[in-house]
Amino acid sequence: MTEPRWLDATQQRAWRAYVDGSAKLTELMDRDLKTRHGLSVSEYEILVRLSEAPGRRLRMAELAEHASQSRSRLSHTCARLESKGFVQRDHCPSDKRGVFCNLTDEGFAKLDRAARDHVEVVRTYLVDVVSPDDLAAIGRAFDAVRARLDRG
Amino acid sequence: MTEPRWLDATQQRAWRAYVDGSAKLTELMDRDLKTRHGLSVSEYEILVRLSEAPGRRLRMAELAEHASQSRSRLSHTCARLESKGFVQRDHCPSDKRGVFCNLTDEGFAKLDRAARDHVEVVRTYLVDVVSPDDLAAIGRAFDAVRARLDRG
DNA sequence: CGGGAATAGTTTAGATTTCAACCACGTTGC
DNA sequence: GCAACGTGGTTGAAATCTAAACTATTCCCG
Repeated sequence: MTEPRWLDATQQRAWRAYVDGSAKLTELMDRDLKTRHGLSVSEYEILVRLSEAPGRRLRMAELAEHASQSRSRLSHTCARLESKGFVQRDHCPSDKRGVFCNLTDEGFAKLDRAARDHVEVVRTYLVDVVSPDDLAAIGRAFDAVRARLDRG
Repeated sequence: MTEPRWLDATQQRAWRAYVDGSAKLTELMDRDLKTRHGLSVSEYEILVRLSEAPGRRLRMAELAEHASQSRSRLSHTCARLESKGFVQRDHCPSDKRGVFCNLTDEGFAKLDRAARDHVEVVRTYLVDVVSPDDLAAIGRAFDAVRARLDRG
């Protein structure tokens, strides 16, 4: 086995800062959304994606892709969101296997309230503490990561 | 209630790219570590932090902080890692409430093997697809996030 | 010293997530 | 047509994670 190409000290520090900082940031946002609105980050994410979709509806597979969740997980989570009245699923007429997930008015209202608080957290702990250039760099970087992931 | 300070289009794009890209990146790393080495990312993280600690041992509370996990979760995960022989817990003589978590030789060997593959993934999907400047920006940015989180 | 508050860690129960199996429908090719 | 395979989505059981309660010890302060 050949020696792996370890990261150099600079790369290592950056990687670690990211791993650590992003984990703690996500944890904070999760707790904040949960205590103030009773939503987990992944539930919130589902509502966001639906709210942006045309007609506020999306096929389950697309929603899974947009929300970065497995289909199985999405099924379970949507079942919960549905029982709370925030989404509503129905069959796709053109493909009888398919299911549309619709954001209800109640779900949209819930999202609207949650988003107002959430954006404040995103600002306070990320946007406002990072220079515009560095934020732009993050955007570029993770766009590149996504593009790379979309290939093999 | 006053109108929230929404993100502008540029900030929004950067934030979204990060949320999406980092979620998918973590998921990939988790699956990779799991299939190739039977370790989740959070188990891996625990082994990493222990390996870097003096004497390859850390108090549970410190380990929880370093690995960005709740104490409860750490207890459960360490129990599992202990049953697999990768760590070994014992009591702290100076503080009888305390517990040291030790990395075993077997755990170190496991980590060593996993890290060789893991670094390759980190390179392939992040370090190698991002410019050095952008990587440095990520480091700066998340250092700032950590610093902000450490205050209230 | 003694009692209350804080800290370290574990445990239990309940919620969520993963994994594999599964059903239903659609697509392809013969 | 129809058999084999692929896709869309759900389900149930097992693994993991969270939240709250609990034990044990230490700290603080009168």
